[in-house]
Amino acid sequence: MAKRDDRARKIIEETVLLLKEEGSEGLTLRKVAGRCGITLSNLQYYYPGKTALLQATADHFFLTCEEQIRAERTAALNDDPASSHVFLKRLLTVLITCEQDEFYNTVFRELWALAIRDSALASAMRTYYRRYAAWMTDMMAELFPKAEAIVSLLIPYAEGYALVGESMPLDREEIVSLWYRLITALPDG
Amino acid sequence: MAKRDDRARKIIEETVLLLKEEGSEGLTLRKVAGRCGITLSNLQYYYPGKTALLQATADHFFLTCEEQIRAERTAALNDDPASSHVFLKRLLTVLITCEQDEFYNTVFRELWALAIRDSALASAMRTYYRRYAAWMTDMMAELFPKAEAIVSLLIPYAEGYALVGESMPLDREEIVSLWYRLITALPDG
DNA sequence: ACCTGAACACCGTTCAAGT
DNA sequence: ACCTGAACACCGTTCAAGT
Repeated sequence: MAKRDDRARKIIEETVLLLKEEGSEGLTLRKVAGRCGITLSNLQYYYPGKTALLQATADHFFLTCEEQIRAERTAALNDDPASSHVFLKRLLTVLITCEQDEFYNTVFRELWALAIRDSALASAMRTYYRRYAAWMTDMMAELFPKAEAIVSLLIPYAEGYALVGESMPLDREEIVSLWYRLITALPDG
Repeated sequence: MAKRDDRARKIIEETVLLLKEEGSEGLTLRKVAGRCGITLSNLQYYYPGKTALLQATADHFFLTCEEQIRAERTAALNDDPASSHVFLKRLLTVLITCEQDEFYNTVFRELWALAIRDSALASAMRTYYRRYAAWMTDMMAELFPKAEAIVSLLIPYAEGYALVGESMPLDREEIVSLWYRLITALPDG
């Protein structure tokens, strides 16, 4: 069963790479099979249909992202009592300028595109974002009041900014400092 | 040339209807041609490639949307000096609950999916959002200070909320009133 | 200028057949 | 349990040929 797992993992790995290189339009079962050195029908044995492959790919990708975000958090926060505000500014910059690896951004957009027509994949995406929001709420609650409000504002904004942000009248720096002022002033509202 | 225009318009019309009925995955040049009662090759004569057809479809769709938003604005605002705050709450509700026709929401998501791999279509989308943001900035500037900030916050948030909003800890009503308080308190920041 | 039909190289899925 | 090859019905694009 080690072989089974190895081959299944290799298929996911090549799917992510192909998604990065050619996008959702270029993602083809034959290409994935070819890169893995196996037959199209053999790939179909491990993932019976394109939907099954996409869902498994999204699952793997989401896990990787969550690990990376956790690492960033521990790197930013220290014993300094002022580090929570440093971290907030850092978090805003990361979310809004999408300076997280460009690779992840690309794959995420492709997954969104695929999820529109693949309701099982869309459901997996919803589950991920719910988990992501819950984790970020816990993290923010240790540092700021109204963590649920902050998360409910920031996560959708970050996703929307990736789509239409460059068409907005204010530039990135202005928006980051605007959000910083909004969030630190939140308890007054 | 009236015939040329009629046929070109009919093709766009059927493309939008097919996009609504079957989504981007079901959008096929053969199907569009069939619904128009013409040949695949004849459709290719009017729109030389799928990209050309999609861009023309997006152009037409954006114009229709802009007209609808203008109509909503004039309907909400009147001589009552308090109507600007009524309008703000109404605008937030429309943007965040996506109560704009569900049909438009579907088509927009399909166009986003298609734009990811079609850079010419993506460019048309950017142009539309820039025009949309400029128009909304003018509109808000008559009623509130910091119109550019409001627009730079609201438009990306609305787009992102359509994607991930249902996975957030706060529900729609809480988010709408949160945004209302944030925007009316903006001048203080 | 407008329209056609045939051919091209792809695609995801199915399935009987092998080990 | 794992893997194969052939066939299926699609897809967008091209192009020589008609009016």
